[in-house]
Amino acid sequence: MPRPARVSPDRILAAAALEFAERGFAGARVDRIARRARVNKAMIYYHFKSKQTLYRSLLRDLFTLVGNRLEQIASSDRPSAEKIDLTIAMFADMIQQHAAVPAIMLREVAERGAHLDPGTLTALTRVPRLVAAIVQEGVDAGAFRAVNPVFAHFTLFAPVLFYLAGAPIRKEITDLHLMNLSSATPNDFVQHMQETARRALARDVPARSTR
Amino acid sequence: MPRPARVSPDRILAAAALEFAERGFAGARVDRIARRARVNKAMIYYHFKSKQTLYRSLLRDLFTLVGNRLEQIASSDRPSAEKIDLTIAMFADMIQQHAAVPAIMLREVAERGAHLDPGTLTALTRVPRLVAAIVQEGVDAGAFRAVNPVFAHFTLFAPVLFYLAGAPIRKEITDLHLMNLSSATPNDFVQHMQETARRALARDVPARSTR
DNA sequence: GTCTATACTTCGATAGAC
DNA sequence: GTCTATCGAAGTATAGAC
Repeated sequence: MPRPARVSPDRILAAAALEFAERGFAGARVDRIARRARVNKAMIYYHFKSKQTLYRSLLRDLFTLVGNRLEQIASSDRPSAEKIDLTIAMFADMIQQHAAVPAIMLREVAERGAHLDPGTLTALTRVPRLVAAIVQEGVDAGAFRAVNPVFAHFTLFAPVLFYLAGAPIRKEITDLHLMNLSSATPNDFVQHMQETARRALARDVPARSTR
Repeated sequence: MPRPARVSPDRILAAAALEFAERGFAGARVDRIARRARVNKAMIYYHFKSKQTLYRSLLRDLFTLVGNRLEQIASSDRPSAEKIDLTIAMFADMIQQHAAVPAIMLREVAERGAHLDPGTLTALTRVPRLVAAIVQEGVDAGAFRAVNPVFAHFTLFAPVLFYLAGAPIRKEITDLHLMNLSSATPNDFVQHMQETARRALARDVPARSTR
């Protein structure tokens, strides 16, 4: 097996992730991706058919990665509440490892999925499907209150995505002394979200003075 | 006062909101904005100096609008928990009225605030500042548990933004029969978020089996 | 204030040698 | 598999008449 064959495609994908995250699909420049990957621009068109094909390959790889890790958590035999904690932590960890993920996902939602083909959408859909399954399992077992599992998925993921993606803009606001938004660590926020999720999903009513 | 003078700039801003929301800053085409606003392209450069100036004017107007409505809520004499409910509902309503808002905000976060000048950032910062003030007030009054007010801001807003912005991509997933993500109404989600916020912020511990 | 015409630039993509 | 050179299409912005 000629092992080193994928060195070039892999470097291109890594460079593309950074470029697409920073500039979006329309703003990304194939020239820049080539420079960042230290390959010739023509090599990109040799390995991938077009800018769009490259983009789709990248997204499918990323979604598959998240889906695989989520599947491990979902199929484990831990209590539902713990699976939620693990899911939040996994997602935050994934973002630390692949810093390009949040920006790309934010952009793709804003783009209305314009660049996604059915194959990529299928890889993407595994994520809400698995999260919803974890939540539903907890509801069925009586551990969680009766929530819409899809709603729960958005409630858990969106803040993590948004908060971690927003670090640069928060830093700018902080540097301009408009407001101090940069004193907490990513891990602080993960813990906050785990606590929030626990309370939001818990079956028992929190306060009695609700009325 | 020559009142009708702003007809053209206003139409341009409205058209720009749609175009920037759909395509992002890099993907937006000044030609298309001109066509959508039914003005000549040169008029855009006459009223606004450049594509970037147009974009900034638009964002500043939008942020100011949200800030003003938020200020009304914050300065009212309602209980803190009710202010949170109103904030979530107001934000969702704002998005219904100005459908371009969520996509633009998602994109701008992903862009790391690349197109924002200090003036626009100042208008933007009013929003987290006011939300944090509402939360802090509730904490001080003993109505809320001791949460980081900035974290709370992200926990409340991000899901609404993300869910409403994600409607088109969810519809595509539903249409391809990959998963049914389109059965709920926006208002269902608002109520889910209000319930979630109430539980997440409530001072009393929900369950006793937390251990 | 409004329009036409166009200068200037950038970018995606390919041809073709090695 | 890798490189150089370049084509052709868009796109931002402006000049200048009305």
